[in-house]
Amino acid sequence: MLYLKTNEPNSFNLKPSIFMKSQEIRAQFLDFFKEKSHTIVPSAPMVTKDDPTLLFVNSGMAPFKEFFLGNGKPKSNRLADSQKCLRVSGKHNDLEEVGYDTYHHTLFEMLGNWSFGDYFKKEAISWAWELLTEVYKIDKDILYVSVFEGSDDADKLPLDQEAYDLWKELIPENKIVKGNKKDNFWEMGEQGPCGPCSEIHVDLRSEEEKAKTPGIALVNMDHPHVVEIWNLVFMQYNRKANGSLENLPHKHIDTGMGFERLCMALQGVKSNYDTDVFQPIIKQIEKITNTTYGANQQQDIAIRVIADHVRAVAFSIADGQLPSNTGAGYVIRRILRRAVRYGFTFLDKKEPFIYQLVAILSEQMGAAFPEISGQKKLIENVIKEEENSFLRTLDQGLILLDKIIENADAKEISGDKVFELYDTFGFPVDLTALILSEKGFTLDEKGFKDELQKQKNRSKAASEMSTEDWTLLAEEGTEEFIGYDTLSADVKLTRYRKVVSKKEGEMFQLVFDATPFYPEGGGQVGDKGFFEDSQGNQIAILDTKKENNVIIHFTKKLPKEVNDIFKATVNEKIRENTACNHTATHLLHEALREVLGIHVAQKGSAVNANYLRFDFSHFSKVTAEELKAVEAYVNAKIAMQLPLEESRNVSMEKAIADGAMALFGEKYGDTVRAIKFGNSIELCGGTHVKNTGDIWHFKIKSEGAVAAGIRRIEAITNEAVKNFYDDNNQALNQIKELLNNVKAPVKAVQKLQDENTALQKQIEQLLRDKAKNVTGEIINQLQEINGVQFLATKVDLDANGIKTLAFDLGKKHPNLFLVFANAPTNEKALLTCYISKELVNERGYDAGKVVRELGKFIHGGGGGQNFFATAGGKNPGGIPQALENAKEYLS
RNA sequence: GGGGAUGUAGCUCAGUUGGCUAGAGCGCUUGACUGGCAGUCAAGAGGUCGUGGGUUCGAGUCCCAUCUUCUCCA
Repeated sequence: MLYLKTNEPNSFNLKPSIFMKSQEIRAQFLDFFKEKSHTIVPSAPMVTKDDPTLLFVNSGMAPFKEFFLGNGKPKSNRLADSQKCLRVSGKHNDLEEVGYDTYHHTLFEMLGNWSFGDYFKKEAISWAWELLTEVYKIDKDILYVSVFEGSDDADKLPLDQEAYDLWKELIPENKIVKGNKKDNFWEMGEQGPCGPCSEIHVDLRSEEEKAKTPGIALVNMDHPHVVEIWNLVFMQYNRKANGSLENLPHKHIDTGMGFERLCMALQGVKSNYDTDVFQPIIKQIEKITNTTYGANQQQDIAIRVIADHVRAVAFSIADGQLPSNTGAGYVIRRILRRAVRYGFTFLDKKEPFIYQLVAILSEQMGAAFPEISGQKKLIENVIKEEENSFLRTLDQGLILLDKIIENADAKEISGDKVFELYDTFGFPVDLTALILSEKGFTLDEKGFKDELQKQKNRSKAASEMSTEDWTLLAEEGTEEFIGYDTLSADVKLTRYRKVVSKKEGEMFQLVFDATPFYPEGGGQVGDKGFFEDSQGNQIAILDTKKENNVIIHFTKKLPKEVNDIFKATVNEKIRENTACNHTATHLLHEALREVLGIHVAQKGSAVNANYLRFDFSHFSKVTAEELKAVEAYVNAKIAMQLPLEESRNVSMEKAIADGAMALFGEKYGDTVRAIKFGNSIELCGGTHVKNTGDIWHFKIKSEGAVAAGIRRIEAITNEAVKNFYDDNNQALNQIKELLNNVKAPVKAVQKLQDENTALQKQIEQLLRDKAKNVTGEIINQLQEINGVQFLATKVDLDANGIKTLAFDLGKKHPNLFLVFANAPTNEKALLTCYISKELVNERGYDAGKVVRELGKFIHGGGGGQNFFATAGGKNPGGIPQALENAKEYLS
């Protein structure tokens, strides 16, 4: 693996007078494009919500995908931003490699300027050049650019002459590289907008190195100091489903400049980690772990890993994505655990410490990203708890590994053992390898990889899904949501496709020109219902979801005539109950802030027809009194019969000024919908009741923790409350009835319980006494045959009693050979045989054999150990015979 | 979404192919020794074996369902 010394003195020709702080660099970028009439937008949340193909925003354009796909319009056709991105997989971004070099990251910022059908190559190129050379004052001599060379394949694309000619005006031709399709043609996916791109590279090497190899030879060669800093994408084609290209009616610009790399170039350092983006964090790591960055190669890697990962984890928690065991949350957990692991092994930190870096991060990034500074305490708590839990996992794993080593019969530990340790107990395999090698063992790497592959195949097979192409029926227009005003409408089908998954089987996804169906979002479930063709045939709509800003209806079949006009109708009952729960959620949010304090912020919510769930930040258990107060507050608001005041399409600024709460991690459009009930104002796309009176009543069912500093309340409203009280009431009435309608059922039950324990003790005592009596009788009946104390008799005890009796006798008398029989019912008979151990050992008696053979008389079978065995059967009439024959076994 | 593991005394855990009357350590209670404490010894209390079904003469153990917690993969 490539390793670079990162502390070399600055040795390349940047003007040293201009040391620019990263914050200034970011600000200048945005200011520059603001002057060029761009609207500056904040970074979208990193966690994606309505794109099933993507867990995290992984490039600057991801949040704008819907605009490029034509599913919506941006508020301005010129935008600029700094977008936080997260990459943990892909060819050049394997999580396991971050930290080993000086320029790959999980979280990074992408500076971008955007044109949606507005300016094109000329402006994009000249502005990029102007910003780099005149504002940032990068020496023109160390810059190189690339243009698309064209392709000979099926696409038959020409050289991007337009871009070449534009660059020729700005830079000598010997600094323009012609790049192939892999480097210089950008596609969003299998289908959709795409086009050639032009990259700007910067050569940061020393003069000696430059003298040895010309920079142009190193462009796109993965050299750590000849790096691409900016990619200008010219979207001019549309890739169709059949693979062919067509010209786009409107051409777009999509650019992305790696912020950390830019800082490296401008600050005259040779590693992203030496910029002021990372240095404060690294300093703090040095302080906490008592190490020095640059002194030891392995420790340097660990420090870079931690510095990088804490940013990724903190930002995603700030965006509402907590570490968890599935989906995006699991990615975050893995990142954090990797950091803990490096700290554990190479920096010798056996207790939580990464959370202590959040303060520095917040100080440094808080101005540009208020979601970090605003939630500092929460982020610290969550990280600390997660660190603790992983350290516990490591502790357990160490114990298990010790056991494996102890029981090892060879110097190589098998792959499946190591895999079990990893898969079931979460113990990292690299740590296993390290410990094994320290103790002189090796591990079967191939066996481990095979097991891992098997597991991957299993998962893949289970989640396999095939998606067919869309069948388009009408020109694509924006699908309108009309479900705020109506639950039923005449609609036309605009496109549909078939999806097949293992779990759901064959399903169809339908898109209409307009729809009253609410798509899952904002915690609220998607509507269910049906649509009906002109012949009156109905097809059920099972769910509604949003994907890249398109509302998709899920059905099991297609209509006979797809071009018909359909009547789409939402299930009213479900929608009403859901609306009650959604409005109640808003009131609950308000009540919590009122009762617990304004630190309470929504961290998640789920609203469906049956109940509502609300997660929020709060650092201690909500007491019973507080819950009561919250419930009372919400019910007071319901009693006040507050009307819904809805404002659609208000500007974000106005809504905030009116007191609406915006949530971290939520992506808002340019105009928003504000929902007001009394003092509760929230930005919300969900469906609500017309008046809080419709909710009828609100009842909290449970309160608990979901993570460090995050609590969860589950509650019900309306009919569910009635049912809840009805059920409780019925149960209570039944209890009362059973107790002959006592006035104080609780006391009565308490008394019953006390009596029950007392009675149980009495029974035990009686049984003991009875057994004692029986014991006495039995001792008298023992006959001595051949030195064996023998008895075969029927006793009036249950199976347990007989067992106790036999063992009691066994303790007091030697040389016993006992066969007991009893008949608990008319259809059941039981034989028990007890033989003292000394007899078993000396004479080879076998109680199991005795009961098996005697069992035949009672039409049954059994077994046990050689000194105690039981058999059961269906024929109590055979008991006397069985007892008579018992003697036979004494010989 | 798929797989693996886990649930037994207040806590940490044992419990073989179903079969000694469910155990150990720590903790708790009581008593003894010591001038008192620490300590040692002795006795004792404490268990719906996650829940609900099933198979069996017999289930902590096997089967099915379900829940909790942990963990890996997608």
